[in-house]
Amino acid sequence: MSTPYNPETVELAAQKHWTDARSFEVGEDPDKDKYYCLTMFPYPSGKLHMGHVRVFTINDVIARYHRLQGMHVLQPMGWDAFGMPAENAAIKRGVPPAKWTYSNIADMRSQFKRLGYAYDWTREITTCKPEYYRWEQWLFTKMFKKGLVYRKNSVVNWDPVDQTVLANEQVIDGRGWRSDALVERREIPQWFMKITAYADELLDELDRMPGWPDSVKTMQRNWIGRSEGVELSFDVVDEVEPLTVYTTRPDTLMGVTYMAVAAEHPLASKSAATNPDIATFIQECRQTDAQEATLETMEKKGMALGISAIHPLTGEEVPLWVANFVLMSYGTGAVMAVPGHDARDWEFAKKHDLPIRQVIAPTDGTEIDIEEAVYLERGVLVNSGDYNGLDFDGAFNAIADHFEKTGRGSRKVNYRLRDWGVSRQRYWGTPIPIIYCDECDAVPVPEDQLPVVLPEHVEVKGCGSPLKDMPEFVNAPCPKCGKDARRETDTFDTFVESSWYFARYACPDSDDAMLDDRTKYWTPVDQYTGGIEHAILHLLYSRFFQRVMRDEGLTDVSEPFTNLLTQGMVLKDGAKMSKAKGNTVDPAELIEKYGADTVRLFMMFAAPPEQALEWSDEGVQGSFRFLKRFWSAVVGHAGTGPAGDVDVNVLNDSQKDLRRKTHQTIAKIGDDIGRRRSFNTAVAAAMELLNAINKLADGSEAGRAVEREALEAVVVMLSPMVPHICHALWQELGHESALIDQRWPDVDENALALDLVEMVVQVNGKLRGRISVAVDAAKDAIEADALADENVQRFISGNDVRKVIVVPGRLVNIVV
RNA sequence: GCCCGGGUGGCGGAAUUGGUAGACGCAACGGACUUAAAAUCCGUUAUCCGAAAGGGUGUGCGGGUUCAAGUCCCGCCCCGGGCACCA
Repeated sequence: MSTPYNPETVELAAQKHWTDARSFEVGEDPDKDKYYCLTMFPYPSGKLHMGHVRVFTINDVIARYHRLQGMHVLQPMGWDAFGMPAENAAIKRGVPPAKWTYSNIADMRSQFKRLGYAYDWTREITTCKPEYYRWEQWLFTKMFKKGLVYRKNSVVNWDPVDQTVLANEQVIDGRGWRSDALVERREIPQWFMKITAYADELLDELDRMPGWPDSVKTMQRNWIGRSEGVELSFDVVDEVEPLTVYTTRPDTLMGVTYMAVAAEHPLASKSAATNPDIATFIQECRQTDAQEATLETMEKKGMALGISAIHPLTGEEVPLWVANFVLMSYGTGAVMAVPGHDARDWEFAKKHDLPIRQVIAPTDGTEIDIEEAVYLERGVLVNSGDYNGLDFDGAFNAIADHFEKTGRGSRKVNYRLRDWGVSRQRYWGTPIPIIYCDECDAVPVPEDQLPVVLPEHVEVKGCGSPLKDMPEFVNAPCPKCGKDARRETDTFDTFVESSWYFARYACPDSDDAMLDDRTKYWTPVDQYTGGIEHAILHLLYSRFFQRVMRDEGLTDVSEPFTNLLTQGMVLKDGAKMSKAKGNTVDPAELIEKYGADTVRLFMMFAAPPEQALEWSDEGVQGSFRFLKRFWSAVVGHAGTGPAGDVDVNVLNDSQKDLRRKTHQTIAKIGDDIGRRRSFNTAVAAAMELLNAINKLADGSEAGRAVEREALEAVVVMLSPMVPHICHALWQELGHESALIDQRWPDVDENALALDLVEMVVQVNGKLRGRISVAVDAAKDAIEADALADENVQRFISGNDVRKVIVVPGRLVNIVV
């Protein structure tokens, strides 16, 4: 009587073995090939959700696969512990954010352990601990000295009722989430990091990153948005200061029929002083949140200011407007408008009855009607005086030269990428290490006074940071002159913590440097796995920080992540699982019912990793059923005693077939996991092989030997996905040493050899028959066989055979 | 609005470099076992016509390239992710 599959017993025993043997704790071993395999660390929300299970399982499969390939694998885990949810919980329940966070971490850690991930827990990082964040404070002060950080005004969402700054997420339909008040744009001084100083490097290196998906690289390229254009100035009637604008289409300059400035622009304020309608309009423009999507989709509004600018080429006067879609903080706060050749300008001109002038014509001479449709292509200049007949490049250069000669403008490379604003007006984050002194202005906290520790015992009320009300935190002597001064109470954007944690895992306990020599061994990360939603911000900030650390002499590595896998979301009923929708599935319940292996297997089998995964309770049961079949197949086989080695000379055809299938499957699963990251097809291949083993049911000595070889291969190959059951079955097969220390099986090329191959015969591309031919058959012989097929004959009779295409080993297409 | 993905049976998906559309699994149906149910095992299953052999249609929609298109090109529709303070 064989033992039935009991997931809990099997899983706890396997986990105990790994813990006792410290299987996943790794040191630096220069004789071995290292493989650093990392997932984006989680925010400790307190409860594990299916998205976590998916991403961590994907990464665990890759980590365990590389270990089977003989590599020295590091897979660490930690906590992105600062952030808004802790403050929200504090407001709601009165628990201090630190206490809430630490208790969540403890809960989640034990849930992760139950899933059997191969983590080196000795390297755990928690970003809200001073030992961690002191080093980003340190780096910030270094950047300050290099001029890589600076302070300037920038816009925030201001809730006028709660008197507080809101995150974009807290703005719902333009209103504050708690107060329901209309949100306003407000400018306040904030700290910025000069990511634009690295824009070219961040852009150029994308061309040399074959391990990243093209989609992510394209998104980052577009985000950086390098453009070559001309910055030029328009004089303004009765003003001393000219208006400076940037354009990537200087060839359309003769088509400028109006200009627009931001509501906050000094020229707009000047008009508002004498015109109450304009004052009202400007006030309205402020009544919107600070999101780009809002700006791009809202109704484009504007008003004429009654001021004119002078066209720099024609001397003609063009009217100046104030518009809600121009922002003061981007570029110069002013734009030139070419309604004939810019979609937004065209619509705006139509709406406000502004003139539209065609200055570009299609190269092929086609006539267009500029009043009917905007023309966006590059073409030939018309209605442009001396520049008529020039193409884009000719006009660009001629006009740029003209401005450079007259000193009225110059060629300029521009980026869509803006510097990174890191100030947050929140409590639960890393304190920005700055002291404000009336004499010395903003002074960075000296190295020997770091870290600036965030007080953990506080009461969070919901309007503004509690730090502001703590004199023991705020009051500090100026590090330069010693006079009474005040600490910065803003904290860092939590993206700062996640921009360097991957390097710190190499040396989490280093207390005299941000990174030490161990980083040289482990970095860069070989495989990074995380959500596609981080394709731009987190990944770009991390690439930036890696370079800042490099230039600080902390590492030689420029790119932090060699290979990137972006996984899709977990959906239920077609929508993202969320508490609000009430469509969540609790992993803990499923683990209790079926075990961790079943949950892991379903996650890997249900969809390819990059795609969204539709949750299915039935599918989970199917995975459980497969594991039961797998268990009884191996236990059943082992129960009939040991099997000998395969003797290839005594195998009959069906034994040879199973052996071929075994070695085909070893090759396929290795390729699926190692190269394609196609875990769903890897599982399917293992299922097919198990089906074939069960079908053979051959009790002879040779049959049992072939079955044993196949079963051992399946146990090893499925172990990255379902490590616990495989650990137990490996023992069941009589092995003394643990599965975790095994190697991936080798493919026996001889077993793959085949005498006959089936080919498909098409007539005019339609399937009409199948023929079986020798693998090394000549083309002529294949052709003759194909033409001889009875059904094929029916379709070609009475027609001339015009052409025959033979694709070796695949098909024959007869064209009649 | 802009940038990036996706759309294939009743469902999740497979088809790796333009070469047999639907692997593997779920569900459903039929059968075996059972007093019965569950579990397990065997079989059928894109769709339409046909007793069968076989044939027609079919990868979101409309066009195109090719001996051959789920795959490449052009134009649409719908769904998802990101848009700089959710992480």
